[in-house]
Amino acid sequence: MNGMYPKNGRVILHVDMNSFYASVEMAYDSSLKGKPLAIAGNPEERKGIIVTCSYEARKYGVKTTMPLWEARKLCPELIIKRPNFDRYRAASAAMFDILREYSILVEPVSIDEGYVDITECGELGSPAEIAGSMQKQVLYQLDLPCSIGIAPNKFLAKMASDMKKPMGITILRKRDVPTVLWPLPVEEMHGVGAKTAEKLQTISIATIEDLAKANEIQIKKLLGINGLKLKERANGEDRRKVDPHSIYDFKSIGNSTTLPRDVSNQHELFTVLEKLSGQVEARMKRKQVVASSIAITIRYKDRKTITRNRKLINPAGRKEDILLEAKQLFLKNWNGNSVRLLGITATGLVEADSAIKQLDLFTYEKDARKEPLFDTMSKLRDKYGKGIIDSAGKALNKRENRTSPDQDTGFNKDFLRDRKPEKGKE
DNA sequence: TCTGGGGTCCTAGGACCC
DNA sequence: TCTGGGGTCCTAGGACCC
Repeated sequence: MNGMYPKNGRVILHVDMNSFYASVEMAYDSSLKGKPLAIAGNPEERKGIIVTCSYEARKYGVKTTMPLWEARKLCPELIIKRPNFDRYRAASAAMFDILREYSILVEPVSIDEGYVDITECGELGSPAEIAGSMQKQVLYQLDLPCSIGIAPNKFLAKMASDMKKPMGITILRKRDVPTVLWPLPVEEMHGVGAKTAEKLQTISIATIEDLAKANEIQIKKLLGINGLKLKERANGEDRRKVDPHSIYDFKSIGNSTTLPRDVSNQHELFTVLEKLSGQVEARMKRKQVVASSIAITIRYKDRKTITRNRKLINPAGRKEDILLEAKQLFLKNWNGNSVRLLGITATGLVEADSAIKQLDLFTYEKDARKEPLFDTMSKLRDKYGKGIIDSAGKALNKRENRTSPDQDTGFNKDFLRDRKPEKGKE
């Protein structure tokens, strides 16, 4: 295990885009630059919360997840834009493409952040030089600011990228941990949220140092196995590898929506489920997967939320099959009260082609004597839909072949054409 | 007339099997 | 005959993150 790494350890970068959605909007419309800008949903549809805001808006106290009316009160001149996710995905893909020019070991963790292992990139310069060059390239080519953390592992790199914003570069060595990390309140640690901080308080753990020195038995009793992991991290230890493959191992695809008003009419709710099924189907088709389980989420008027999940006998990929299952789950579990939010999630995802092959074998074996293969194929078509059967035929058997981390919406080439200077690479 | 939508991982209990 | 224990699968919920 240890021999996999060079003697002097790894060099990991964490690249974190600064107020990403707001910055992308500013890159598109430079008249927005320097102004308090917030990206938020439509309050008419009860979705009026701040998703991201510019640093200028933050100066007024505007924060993520804040209701719009509250943000407006704090900053009357706040400019508000609806999110444009296609645009953000395109910018994200372009950003990760830049990172991959430095190292193939790029692991996106979300639309606006990722890790890069540059241990083997010595010929490109020192870690600080590489980070500086990356940061400049993202700024010049995409007009987007980012902060970068440099450290011997993922956790420290993540903590480091948080320390200087916007446009910071921070080196966090293992030996810096006691002076730089330990004085911080424990809830600033990645992985420690409100609930965990509350629990830790009961055993008088307030800072990262307290956690680093905590009694193992006690911490395990309080937080389970996760507590031991957190203690390790607080000591600056983290052996997780940068895995460029992890984005292809997505586990679920779900769509949910908060209704513009609370609804208790069953027919109306079924209409919502139908729309959600279509959205989930479309995304599953693009990723060429089928689901072995379907789950629904119901949030009631009082915000009490339940999820109900059922494993299917045969994997489903078609809208009709997803919808049928969702409706059944809904009818079985809905208490009749007004509903605020509905969601459908496909889980237990398997590649469509492999699922079909398995079913094909099974069906053929079982029914071989009774019906010709042609009928078997018709049944499969009926079960999975022509589109999936056809695409299965020419399916990219290996997900490795896919180039873009998120092909949900495809690549917006206009973005690059507008942004990339003529004298870029290639 | 507060509190979106997309995820991941972990835990815990019950069913079931040996 | 009165009571063990391990392992796996399934489901629901919670914590956390961006």
